[in-house]
Amino acid sequence: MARRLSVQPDGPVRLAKPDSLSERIYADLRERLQHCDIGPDDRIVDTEIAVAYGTSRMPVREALLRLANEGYLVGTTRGFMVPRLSLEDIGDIFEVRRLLEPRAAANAARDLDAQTAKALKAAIEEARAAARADDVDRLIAANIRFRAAWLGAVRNARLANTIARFVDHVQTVRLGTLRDPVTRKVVADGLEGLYDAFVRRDPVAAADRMSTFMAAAEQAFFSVRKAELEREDGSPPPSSRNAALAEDRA
Amino acid sequence: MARRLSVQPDGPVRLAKPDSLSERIYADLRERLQHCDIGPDDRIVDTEIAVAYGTSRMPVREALLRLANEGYLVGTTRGFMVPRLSLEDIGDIFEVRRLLEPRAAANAARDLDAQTAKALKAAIEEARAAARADDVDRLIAANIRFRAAWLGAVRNARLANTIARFVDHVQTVRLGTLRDPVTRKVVADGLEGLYDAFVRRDPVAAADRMSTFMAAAEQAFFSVRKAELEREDGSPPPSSRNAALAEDRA
DNA sequence: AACCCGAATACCGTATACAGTTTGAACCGA
DNA sequence: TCGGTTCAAACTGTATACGGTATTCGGGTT
Repeated sequence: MARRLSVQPDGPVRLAKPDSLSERIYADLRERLQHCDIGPDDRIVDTEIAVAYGTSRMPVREALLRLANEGYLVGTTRGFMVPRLSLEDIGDIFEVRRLLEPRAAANAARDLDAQTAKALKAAIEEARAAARADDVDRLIAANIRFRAAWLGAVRNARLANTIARFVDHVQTVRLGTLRDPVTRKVVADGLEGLYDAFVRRDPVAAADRMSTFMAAAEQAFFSVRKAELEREDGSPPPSSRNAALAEDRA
Repeated sequence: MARRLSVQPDGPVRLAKPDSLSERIYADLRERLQHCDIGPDDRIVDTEIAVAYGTSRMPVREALLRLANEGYLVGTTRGFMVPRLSLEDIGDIFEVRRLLEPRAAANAARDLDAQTAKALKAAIEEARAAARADDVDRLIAANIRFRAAWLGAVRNARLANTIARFVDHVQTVRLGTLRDPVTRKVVADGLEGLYDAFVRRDPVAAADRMSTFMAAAEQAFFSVRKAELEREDGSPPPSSRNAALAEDRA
């Protein structure tokens, strides 16, 4: 129970004092990354951000290192950047998401409480309104809220956090996907189907719909990113960040 | 290919200069955590480690924060500790592992190259030797090598790293499990079965055997940890660190 | 005009310093 | 002997400082 409560508010791990400067800056930057307020073309340098927050480099540096460690940023020799995802990256991320999210959705459907149901309802209504208004930014925000809501019902915090992180990583591309009206329809339908399964507390349906939604999303992300890359035709960035993101274990 | 190469050596993300002090200290501490050289009873304080390495607090602090962020450590008000896993924690970790590892093993079996096969062979022979000699430490080391080897054949770096992290988290308990002769037999058999599937490059068998191995392992870990907790009878630590590890997303 | 080379610059990693806060313990009273 | 109070030590988080390195820009050469 204490666990559930602390899952609600926001960031991954509360490493130390929750109200420390590093924590606040981290949370702030992460939110901006989720909403694509910071894009792959912005150079991110600690000194710069430090003056913006009126602090020294250290807390900013800690926040940036943490974001880089979590895959939100990649470190270059000169500052940080939002990674430009290759098609392989997208495939990799979705391979993990396909494995995790259907099960997580089933768990959420099983354990859904009234409060979460309410949050889910608010999110889907916001999404509908945004769709009617053709407001992409608002649709993104509603999407984030919807996801946060159902992930909040997942009791397994490690599972939920892992999912959240990988979803965030493809967020950059999502902005592109939601510009396309067809994709927007796919997302809207997927959300409705999921919402239905959740409120009916039907784990099987939730898992199934998450699976199909997942497949559609991967397709959409993939083709949007492919078009983006082809528009840049040459091939300046596509492979560079691959090495930087490559990870390993002992 | 550049990707495969950089997957080989060791740590999660190369945030900056690969040979920086923070990196080295991080890698060093992580390895010691993997091998249970640092246990749940040790208090971990940056100043202390700093003098041991002959550096200032800063690089150590960065390494510790990173380990905490990855779940290897938990921050207390006074230094860091290795988390004492509750039974729920173990259940949570294995829920994720059950979802990811069978698929990853299948991929590894499909993509296995000669070099990895050799590493795998060396690891399993080491494990056999360790089992014959009843050398628990050596068996642990062989286990780690075996896992590192097959994970090295997983092309999807994000998948492989996620798995590696969660496996490491239950490492503390593994020391306890391998003390039990029955469990040792289970592990030995599981490893043999996996090895067989890998060298036959049979993805289906690899996935199946990983699934059954996973179930057996969870059972073993669970009962060992339960016995440990009951031996401590009262209930001083079991819930405390739960809150500290609780994570969330916005 | 293109290229190469060197100096200035920008940024990173680490060290040192300091203030705030928590912990543990000694000390005192019952 | 035990419980409460105060004080010192310990540890964290942030600031500032400094050396090293890589990048970039300007000047000189072919």
